[in-house]
Amino acid sequence: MDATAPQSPAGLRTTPSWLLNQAATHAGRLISAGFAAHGLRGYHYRLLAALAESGPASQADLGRRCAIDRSDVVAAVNDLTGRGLVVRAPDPADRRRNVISLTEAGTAEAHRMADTVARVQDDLLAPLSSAERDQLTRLLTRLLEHHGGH
Amino acid sequence: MDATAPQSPAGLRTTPSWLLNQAATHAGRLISAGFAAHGLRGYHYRLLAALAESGPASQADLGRRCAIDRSDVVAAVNDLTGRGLVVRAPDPADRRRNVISLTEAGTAEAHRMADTVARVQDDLLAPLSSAERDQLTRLLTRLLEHHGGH
DNA sequence: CAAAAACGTTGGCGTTGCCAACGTTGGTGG
DNA sequence: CCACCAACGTTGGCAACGCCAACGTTTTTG
Repeated sequence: MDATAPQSPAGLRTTPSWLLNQAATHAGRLISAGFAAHGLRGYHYRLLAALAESGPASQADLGRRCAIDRSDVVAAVNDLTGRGLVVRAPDPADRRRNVISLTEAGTAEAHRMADTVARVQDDLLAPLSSAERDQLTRLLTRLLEHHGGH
Repeated sequence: MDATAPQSPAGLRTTPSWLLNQAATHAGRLISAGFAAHGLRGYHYRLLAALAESGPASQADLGRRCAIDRSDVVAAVNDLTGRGLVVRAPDPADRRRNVISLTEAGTAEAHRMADTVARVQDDLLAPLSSAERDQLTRLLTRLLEHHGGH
């Protein structure tokens, strides 16, 4: 036993924003570890997932949907094109835009990463029952919808 | 109406780790905005809160309790001493250690920041009933306790 | 047709979370 | 007692995210 074990201050331990921060940090560690096997990071997955779900899109559109700044989309798309997962082509209908499309390899990688993400969710939510997982999801969703739900 | 409004990909929108990340990011924005009025940041508050709650402690202890890396504690304590909120003194009982103590100004600032944090919680949890706030807190606490409970 | 807006791009900044290395000090086993 | 290992504070560095300002180009608005 270790009666002098360091404890988080109660003032933090019971603060929702602290709990959210810690839980998200932990989830981030799991996600990062999962993505490391793919040699990609969070930004890359968000973009691949958006493209897999809704088809080709402009960089600005992707940025809005994935909550990634325009400038960061540029870099992430550069990475993805470099890996042959995505193609960047000028939009003939609007020459300000680039149209980003998944390649076949990109589609496959998007699926593989989605599997990884699903496994991580199971890890993360292991201590919660199915009903509790739904509850957590609902509470967080309502929180986000309330705050400038986008 | 805006039928073409950009939507987060469903693959993200329904993923708990994504929801956690977004909620924590939002909470972080609110917290940062609140702390900006004090001219301090998250690390500083964690340390002040731990000191206010449990009294003087070594830097290593603070780091463990606040989940801050030793090297980051050094910098944050430097900032706090520079502002006269904290005092760093060698521990006569163990000359490896520094004992960090709150000054009077530090105690007062810790209280003020705690008030700020409390206000932010109300903002953050506005859409949830009291029972729902407890539920969210319990779910997150269980999640954290399960994963290397600390 | 002029002004405003959107787009992609470059370059930069700050916070948070890490890790490696070093010298110093304390504890432990031989 | 002494050699070894652990803990501490410190420096310096790195990666991921999130964000912002500015610029030139193109499109849309008034």
